[in-house]
This record gives sequence, structure tokens and C-alpha cells, in this order.
Amino acid sequence: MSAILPTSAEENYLKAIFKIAEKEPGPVLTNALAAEMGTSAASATDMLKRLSDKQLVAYEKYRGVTLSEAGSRLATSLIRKHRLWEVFLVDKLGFAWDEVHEFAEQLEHIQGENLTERLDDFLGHPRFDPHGDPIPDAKGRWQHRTQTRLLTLSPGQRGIVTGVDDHSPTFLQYLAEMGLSLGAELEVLERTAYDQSAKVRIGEREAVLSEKVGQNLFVRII
Amino acid sequence: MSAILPTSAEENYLKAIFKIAEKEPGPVLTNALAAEMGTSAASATDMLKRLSDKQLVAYEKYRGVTLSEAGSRLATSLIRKHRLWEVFLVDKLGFAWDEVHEFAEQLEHIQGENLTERLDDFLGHPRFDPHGDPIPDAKGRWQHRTQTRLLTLSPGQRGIVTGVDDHSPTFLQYLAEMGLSLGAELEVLERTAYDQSAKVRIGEREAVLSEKVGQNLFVRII
DNA sequence: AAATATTTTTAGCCTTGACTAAAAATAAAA
DNA sequence: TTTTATTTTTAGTCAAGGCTAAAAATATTT
Ligand SMILES: [Mn+2]
Ligand SMILES: [Mn+2]
Ligand SMILES: [Mn+2]
Ligand SMILES: [Mn+2]
Repeated sequence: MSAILPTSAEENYLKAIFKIAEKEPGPVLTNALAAEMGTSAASATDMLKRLSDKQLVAYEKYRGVTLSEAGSRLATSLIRKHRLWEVFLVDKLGFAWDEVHEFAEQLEHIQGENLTERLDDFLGHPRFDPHGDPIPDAKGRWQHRTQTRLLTLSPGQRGIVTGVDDHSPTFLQYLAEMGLSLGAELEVLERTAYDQSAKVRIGEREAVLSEKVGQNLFVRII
Repeated sequence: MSAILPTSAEENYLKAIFKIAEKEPGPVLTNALAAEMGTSAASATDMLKRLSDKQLVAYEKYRGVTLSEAGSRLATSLIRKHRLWEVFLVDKLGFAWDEVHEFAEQLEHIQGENLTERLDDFLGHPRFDPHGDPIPDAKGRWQHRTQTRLLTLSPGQRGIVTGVDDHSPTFLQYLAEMGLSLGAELEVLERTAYDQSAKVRIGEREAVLSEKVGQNLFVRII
């Protein structure tokens, strides 16, 4: 029983199912999957049949889909590869954190013996990617970390930037311009009750961050 | 006129045409291309029509095919990427020279702005890949080098290993076991007229190399 | 409970890149 | 110069992964 290799398209769907189920536990619905993949619902249904045939998901018509053990392992491995390649692109090739996603989206599908483990060695076994997302280890175990949205901090509280909940290049570029890279220290000085915007100190600078920013930026309180 | 990106399959065919034409100048025949690609002649004909539609080749039914200017640029760029990734895999990830081809066959197709140039910078602008093959520069210019087959050396002549004409893992592994890596020094001690085998000194060791090895190993005479 | 709205699946079509078998063109031999 | 052999192309088929439009199932209102 030589488990045939999944195609890149299959891998991408598995990853999408994993990500949706992570935020919203329970079966993943066809429309949510299609939206995440940027395809039609009909295409998603097609793919779900293929993944079901390959035992990578448990799919019940009209009821949604969940990953099988094998599907979950594959999705986790894909996320591991994606994030390791992102570390490579930023740490070794010098790309900015908003430039690496599309590359990693391709690189995660490179197949072959030992590549991931050698890359991991070369990078020094990073535990988080350039966006602060955890990198599962070779056995699929996840790092756990307590982080909170900047929005929850009250005036006087300080934090270290640990991640983002919006990975769009525009948001990442905006953060970089504000000096809000991973590891940056900030302190909430004031919060406006009306719109939840916050005046913050970032290193030496002061700035006002909107509710939207507060919602999408993770910090560890110090 | 936004030149649509070629698919991976198209790129592989272009590279195959380039490689055949390199050894055997003139139009490349369908059967030769199919053999190089490991596909049927019918599939090659199909692809030649697609490549011709995209102006990447000049194809005349029954007469063979040659690369257009655009096709030649693409093939050269693909070879550049392939060889740079091979350098990465050997120099940075620590793979052996017989392990990297299949990875590079996939990595060469990764698309996106600046990746190749950043990789080239990171690797220190290597001019040859782990098999001694030249890496064209960003403008598609080729390095030139005088090398000769080991077979042509007479007893008493010494050489430095500069490349191979057979890239099969078995040959590459055999050479590594014999101490014949790139840069290794050797001296021909005797040659047997009957079968063209040669007794050689490799560093401290002595060994007998067959005609087949002599034919597939390139050296620079010193 | 019926009617309506939403979600999901099915049906039918398309492109890419394979394949085999048959036909046509070209090359080699008699 | 015919005949035969080889090479190449065409014709027809398939699977993957998309699409749109129509049908069916499920959920929500009235
Ligand atoms: Mn991907
Ligand atoms: Mn990331
Ligand atoms: Mn390739
Ligand atoms: Mn090589």
C-alpha cells in the first residue's frame, strides 16, 4: 500500500480545510472552503470527492468535511514547510515579511526525501515564522504560546509584538513602517472609548492605532 | 502585451530542446525531444504546437524545431535557476551531488520577482554548479572554459576534475567513492591500449578507470 | 405547514498534458 | 523508381482541476 502522493491542488485544499477548522471547530462547509480557495463551490465539491476517495477527509454530502488522521498530518506538514521556507526567504535571502507568502505557497509543494529536515537544520530549527506563526516540529507537534490582541491592553500596559492575524501585504507593510516588527516593544498610553483607537508608544515614537490594527496585532504582555 | 507565463511543462520542454540543440546543432527532431522528455512522440508534437502558438519555438511539421529568441532566453533562465538551486542544496543544505537533480527539477519552476537574483547573491554568484556545469549570468551570458575528457590524457599528464558528462546518481556516487569530486587532482600513470582503461593516481590513491569513466569525466590539464 | 431563500450538488463544458492506434509523410533499400 | 521502413502527425481518449447553469437539498420565513 504505497500511499500515492497528493497533488499540489489537493495539498492546498487540505491546508485550507485545516485553517478554517482551526478558527471555527466542527465540519468545514463547502462555501467556506471555496471562499478560502478562491474557487467556485462546484470546484470545491469536486475536490472533496477526490480527497474523500483518497481517505484524506471524511466528507458527507451537504454536511461538510473534516480531515482524517492522514489528511491532518499532510496539512500540518504543508504548514511546516510553508513556514520554514518563509524563514529562509526572510532570514537568508533578505526579503521583507510582506513579500514571502506567494513564494512559500509554491515552495511548500517541493517533494523529496529529507529536504524539510535539512532546511530546518540549516535555519537553526526556528519555532516561529516571520509573521509570528508557530512552526510544527517534524512530528507535527505545535508550539504553544500565550498572546493577546493589542486591543485588550489598557493604558499603562506594555507588550512585545508576537504576531499578526491579518497577513495581507498592505497590513504588514504598514506595521513595518510604524516600527511594529516582531519583537518590537510598545506601551498603550491612551484609549479612546468612542472608536477603540489607541495612542501608543513604539520605542521612542508615538502613534495612534485604529481598532482594526488593535484587532489584528498580537502581543505578549510584559 | 503581457507575455503569459509558461507552464512548468512548457519550461521543461524548452530546456530539453535547448540541451539537445547544444550537443547536436540544427533543428531538434520530435523523437529526440520525446526521448529526452520521457514522453511519446505524439505528446511532443502536441507540445510543439503549443510552444509554436506562444512564439517560443519555430516549428515546421516533419522538419524539427528550433528555439526562438524568447524561447532561448526562457531556457537559459531555467538552466540558471536549476543550477543555482543545486548549489544551494549542496553548499547550504549539505546534500551530495548525486541527490540534488530531482529537487532542482522542481525548484527551477518557482515563480516570482527577484527570487533568482537574491538566491544568486546569497550563494556568492557561483559560476559553476555542483556538477561543474556553467551557470549563465542574469543576462544569459555563458561562462566559457576549456576542459577535456580524461580519455584524451596520456600517461604522465595530470588534471583537475572540472565536470561530468553523465549526471546519473550511480556515476556520481562512484566518482565520490573514488575521491573524484570537483577539484580533485589526478595523474594518468598507464593506459591499456586494448580497452582504453587507465591506471590513475588520485591524490595518494591509485585506481583503474574504465573507458566509460574516461569518456564521461572532464578535466583541466595542469 | 407552505413558501421562499440559501447552500450544495450535479451536469455539461473547457484546457492542459498525457496516452494508444491509425494515417500520412519522409527516408532508405531493393 | 518502386517498395519498404522509419518518423511524424492526427484522431480519439483520459484524468485533473477549473468554470457556469440548473437541479436538488437544507434552512429560514411567513
Ligand atoms: Mn501552496
Ligand atoms: Mn507566515
Ligand atoms: Mn523541471
Ligand atoms: Mn547540475
